[in-house]
Amino acid sequence: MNLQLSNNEKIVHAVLEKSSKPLKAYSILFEIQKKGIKSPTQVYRALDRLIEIGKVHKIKSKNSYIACKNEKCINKSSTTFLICNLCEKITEIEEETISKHFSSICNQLSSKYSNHSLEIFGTCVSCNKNS
Amino acid sequence: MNLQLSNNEKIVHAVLEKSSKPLKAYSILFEIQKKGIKSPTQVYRALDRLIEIGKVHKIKSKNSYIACKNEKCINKSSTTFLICNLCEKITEIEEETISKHFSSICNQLSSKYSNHSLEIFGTCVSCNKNS
DNA sequence: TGTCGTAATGTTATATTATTACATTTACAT
DNA sequence: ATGTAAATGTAATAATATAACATTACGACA
Repeated sequence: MNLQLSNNEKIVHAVLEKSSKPLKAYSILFEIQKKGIKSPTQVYRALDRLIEIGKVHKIKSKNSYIACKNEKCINKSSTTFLICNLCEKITEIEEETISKHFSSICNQLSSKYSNHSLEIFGTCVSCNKNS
Repeated sequence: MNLQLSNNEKIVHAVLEKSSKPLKAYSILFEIQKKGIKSPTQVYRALDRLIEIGKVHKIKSKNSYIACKNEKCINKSSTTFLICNLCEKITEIEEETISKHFSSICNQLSSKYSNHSLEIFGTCVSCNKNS
């Protein structure tokens, strides 16, 4: 797979990397209008590609997007996130045992595991301290 | 919690119960326009309430909704689904050990588990047979 | 029986998220 | 310089969801 990023893809990825929170597509668009990107199509195109190559993940419960911190992320089609209810902080979890666990659940039901999307909600360390 | 359904809630719930596949909000709307429901607001209101009391779940990866088959469903805020990539069949999983597993993952990260949304994709028994 | 208050419903408009279709430009191999 | 594939640009619109406010239904109870 070609991992070279096009110009627009770099721009979108950079915005996501700088952000500590997941961003919505239209927030990204707003952010980068000064860079000449004018339409949602351009943003969604870049997002699609970035997701495809695993550099960005979508947080489905929020219709939002985050850059993957892990250079060697294996979570292309499968994603596992811990999401703080209070501060929105997202932690990506890469635990091989999780996929294995789900795979075995599938087996029990005579299904064949392919991939998953898991979003665990709770409160993070710092939010717990401050309350 | 009051579990009585209002008229509109009953209508929406009935449509979902009859369906073998998850339905989109606007498909539901289309279905029930003959019953006098005319606007998305009415559908979304009913869906919100039904979700709140656990009689309906949202499939986030599909922006779709299904009726919960289990009379005593415990999955109000947390949901776990097995989704067939081929036929779209949805199986709801109610495994207490799953929540416990996630709870322990949270503990390891000093977070406090609250609830989760898990969608496992794969191919179901019958689709496996037919291929 | 009236009337008060609340829950449910109805209505219109609009916000938000995402895609389609097609035109133009860029980059690069030959 | 020219063909061609990838990338980008542009306009329109589809699909999903919510906000704001008006009206109606209905039970409690004076």
